Amino acid sequence: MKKLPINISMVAAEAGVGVGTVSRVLNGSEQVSDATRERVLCTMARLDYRPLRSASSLSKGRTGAVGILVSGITRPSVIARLEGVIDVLNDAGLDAVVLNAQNRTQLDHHLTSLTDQRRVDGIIVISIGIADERVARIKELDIPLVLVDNDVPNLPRVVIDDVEGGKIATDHLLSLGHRRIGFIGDNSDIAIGTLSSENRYLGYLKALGVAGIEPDFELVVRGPHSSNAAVALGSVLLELGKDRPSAIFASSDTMAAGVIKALHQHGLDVPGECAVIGFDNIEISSILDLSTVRQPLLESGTKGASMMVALLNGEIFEPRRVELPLEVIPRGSSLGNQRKLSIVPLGEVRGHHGLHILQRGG
Amino acid sequence: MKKLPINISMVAAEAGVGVGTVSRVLNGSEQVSDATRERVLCTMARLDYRPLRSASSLSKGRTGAVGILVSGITRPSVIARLEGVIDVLNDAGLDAVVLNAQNRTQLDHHLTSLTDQRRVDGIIVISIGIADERVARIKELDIPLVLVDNDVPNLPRVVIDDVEGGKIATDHLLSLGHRRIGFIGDNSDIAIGTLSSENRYLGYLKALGVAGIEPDFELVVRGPHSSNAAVALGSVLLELGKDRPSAIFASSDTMAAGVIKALHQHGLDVPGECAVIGFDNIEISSILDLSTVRQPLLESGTKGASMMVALLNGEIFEPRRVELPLEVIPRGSSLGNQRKLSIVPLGEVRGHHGLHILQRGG
DNA sequence: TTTCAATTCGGAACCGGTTCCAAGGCATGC
DNA sequence: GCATGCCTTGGAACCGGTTCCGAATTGAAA
Repeated sequence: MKKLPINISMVAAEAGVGVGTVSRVLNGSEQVSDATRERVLCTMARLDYRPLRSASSLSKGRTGAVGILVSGITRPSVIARLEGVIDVLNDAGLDAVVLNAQNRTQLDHHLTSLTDQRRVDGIIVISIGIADERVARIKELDIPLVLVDNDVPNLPRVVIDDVEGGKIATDHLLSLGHRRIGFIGDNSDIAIGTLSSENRYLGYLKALGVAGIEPDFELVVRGPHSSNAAVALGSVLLELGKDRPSAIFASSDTMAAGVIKALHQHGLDVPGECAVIGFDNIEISSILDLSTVRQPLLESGTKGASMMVALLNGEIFEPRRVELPLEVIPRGSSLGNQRKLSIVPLGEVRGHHGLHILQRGG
Repeated sequence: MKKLPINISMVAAEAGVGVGTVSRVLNGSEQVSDATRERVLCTMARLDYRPLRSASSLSKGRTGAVGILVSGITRPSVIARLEGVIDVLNDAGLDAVVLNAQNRTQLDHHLTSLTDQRRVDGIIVISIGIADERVARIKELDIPLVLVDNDVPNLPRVVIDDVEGGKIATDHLLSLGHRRIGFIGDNSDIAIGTLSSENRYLGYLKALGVAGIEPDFELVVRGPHSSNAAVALGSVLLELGKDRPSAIFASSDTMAAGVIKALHQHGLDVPGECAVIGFDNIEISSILDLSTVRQPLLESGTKGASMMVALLNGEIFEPRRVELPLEVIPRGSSLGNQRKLSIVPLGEVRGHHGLHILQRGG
């Protein structure tokens, strides 16, 4: 006794109405009398009717899905953004189709697949640089496109001012009296990322310039975007001996974590012998007591997804640029350890997180 | 001059063949002559034809999408699993539709939405406990279901032995001579998670029992699953004065990170005055030099997704359970700092990560 | 030349909702 | 009593691929 799938015409027949009426009930149309609506809803429940999404998609000409393209999904900053995007899309009743590209080949493949199979109504690209011809192709096909963390003109996008971010990070170190400040960044060009790191570097140079400090290019190193790579990169700076920097600006917290490890490995005190500031304010930053530049990661996702929802509803007609604010979060890695010794009061945590401590009775 | 969307019959007409033939070409059918296939492919390219996924879905009765249900997507262990799932699904040409549930209400809503709109061909649930009636419902509807990190009998699932994991973690501390060992876990019941933490706790008790140590329930605390909460939880144990533990097992690396911070705040040496071991081996573990129990997170995702792909292809007919291996990774937080002072050779990193150091010339 | 099978192909029916148009029912106004 | 208009409803046409059946073509065997 295999149950046959119920379709709309069975419901219509069973409820003694036309298929059009059932469809109108499904879509919450106003032009159905309350009595009829009630009867149809009852019948649907009784038959355990479940409408088929793809049939609806075909008729409506919309898939109800949005493609989200990310690269290196495990990066904390990417995830925070992704979370924001997914939450907004889910709330809007849209499917969040996530594609993870490890390299440029895969990126191209995913983009082609998204555009050429018409699987999604729109595309959100997170922290990835896209080739111009790809953008042109998507525009030509009239597929709404939103960029998160990539400042490409003439496209709807959510960005931060990376140059300014790099400047205020460096300014923070300068304000603490540092004059030899190192920079550790990632190779934006090698990966398929954006120019974030490079722009933060520009901000670093700018801050130095304003302060009247000649940049020492011996203090600038770049490598892959990972904590482990940053350990080695940090060591390069630290092994300069008496010429080593008194402070280091890492272009992301992930790399800053590696720098801190390198400092520990060299037996150097943070920030006594070398201060550190990162960028992003991800979860580990507070654990590592790492000074950083906060950017609203979650919000970049929610804003980007909201723009997409608006675009799909035809609410926005011209490209719009949203810039989110930045803020230096000073912590122990630059200020010193007066904070390290302060203990978070238990009561406070209990209040914020609903902490409860269970002591198992024997 | 708005381009009308091209459909299959236009291609057929233009190529001088029937729609059936075009469809066969699209699906790589064998029963098309090479000459005809070539002609059709040319026509498709010339017209820039892009088949509509939803039309195909409707005809084939399959959506080509898999729903992935996660909770707390930002947790590093969840992401690693998610990455594995997404990669395998993408490779198989399936859409990965990600749903993030923050609480039980949202979880129920997402599950209902997935099953009752027939949006996906199968559902993968990551690190979430699901109510029995939900599982029954999904089974009744014949929707393939795979669990990752949740050991529910009679369902295809990828798991680890959490009890054993808790035991080997505790054994590691015991082998180093520790006798007063604290346990810090999370409230699995309050969140919508699985029983992982609780089972690791059982392993902890088991190890103590085998070692002939009476468990001291004063050394057992639980709270929300976050680093910040773990700081406060750790403080509870550390403020026991002379009764404080000489070692702490935290049921996840995220919480272990908080414990280490608490130790620093109390000015206690790790592992001299208190050793720490965590669980998962996420990225920050190596940065923090944190001893841990490695579980194959990425692999749990790839295995689970592979099972789903097999199920959708009708290759597996009976529930199957895959258990992944565990392994203690001893690091500085339990062994001591003989490792801390060893510096990772630069050459090694260069070899593994393609590190290159760029010194900008002026 | 005829027979038979294999290969290739055309096209109608179909998947299951959506939408538009026509029509029925009912109340109101003159 | 009839015209008018609004609300509600039924159902055909349609969205664009897929699949199955029948037919045409080809080649080999008889």
